[in-house]
Amino acid sequence: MGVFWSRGYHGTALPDLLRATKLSRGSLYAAFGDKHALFLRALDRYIADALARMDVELGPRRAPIDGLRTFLAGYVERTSGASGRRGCLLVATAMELAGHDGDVEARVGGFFKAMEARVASALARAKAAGELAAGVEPASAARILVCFVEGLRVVGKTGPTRTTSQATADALLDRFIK
Amino acid sequence: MGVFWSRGYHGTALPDLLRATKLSRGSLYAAFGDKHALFLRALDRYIADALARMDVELGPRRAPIDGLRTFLAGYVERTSGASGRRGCLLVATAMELAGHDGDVEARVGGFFKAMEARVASALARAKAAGELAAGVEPASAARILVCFVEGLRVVGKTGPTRTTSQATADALLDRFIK
DNA sequence: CTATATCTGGACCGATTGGTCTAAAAATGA
DNA sequence: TCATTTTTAGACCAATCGGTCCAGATATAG
Repeated sequence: MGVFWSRGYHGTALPDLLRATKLSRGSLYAAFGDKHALFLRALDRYIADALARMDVELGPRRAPIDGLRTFLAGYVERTSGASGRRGCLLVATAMELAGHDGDVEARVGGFFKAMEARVASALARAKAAGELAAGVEPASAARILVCFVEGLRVVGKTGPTRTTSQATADALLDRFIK
Repeated sequence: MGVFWSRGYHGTALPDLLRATKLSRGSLYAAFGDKHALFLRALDRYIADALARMDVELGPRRAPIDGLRTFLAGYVERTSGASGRRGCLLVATAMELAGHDGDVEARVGGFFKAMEARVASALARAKAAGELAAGVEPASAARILVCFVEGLRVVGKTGPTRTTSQATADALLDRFIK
């Protein structure tokens, strides 16, 4: 997964995958069948990990605003410095393949929808608790936050500092809460 | 430019470039020297176009809020439907190459800085005119908007409708103005 | 220890990559 | 019209791509 992560699909050659998996050429093809299939597996795992993390951060056991704070803080962390320069498998894949590869497009689109749903539900809980500023609609605020964090991943490729990104994320969230 | 645009750097092969430029192999190498150099030229033009457009949209001759509205509307247009699926040369390049290619990284980083500066200056003018909501800091609001529009380009790869994106952008801007 | 099943490195394949070079065509100028 | 320069198409190159295949090493079983 890590190889695709930092080099992209086209940028990752078979020797890279062999080195990363410590598998022989034959075993790799026996196990996964295909570079494309292997990539899809990696992408699926990446998506599952991300959604699982969001389920913890934004789940019903946590106070919604707190959850959103740590959710954003996680993105800030992952988009700063070296981690930021490493990038994001999902965003890179979206830009590189989503337009030409149906399998990929479905997964990427599904991920954004799932992410938006989780954020929206946290915002809805916050609204129900009266913690949202006047006029904030959970559905559209969720779309805003999704765009924002994915944009963070993009600009994170040319390393802004962690404190700057954190301040930016805080400023955005402050626009939504009381 | 268009070829790199929709296929990325690694995804674009020499024959694609020959077809697109209507040049022979020899002439292309005589004129540009290198695939990498040609790509940098395309990227520079793309950046220059984008900044020129922003200079018009956000320039001092226009009312700042109006300018921001059309600026956002332009991004909404470009990230919806077929144009959205085509993607953005800059974002795709950032994800694909910024981590490994110093020339690219400098250009991409410079673009984000320049864009942020233009948005921030429009916001500052709006603030001076008393059109911003209380507590909105032009500098951090500009960073938010940059992340947002670049995020739009990412999620735009898996086509949300134009009206949805437009509503989302409006909702965000409404958080900043009085 | 032998027989069998599994796995492994790496030779090998045709296709394609980015890049060079040349012979002929086209354009130019006198 | 002829000589010179420029441009062209495409043959050609080594390297690398994703993918197949097999001989030998290794592990397992009896």
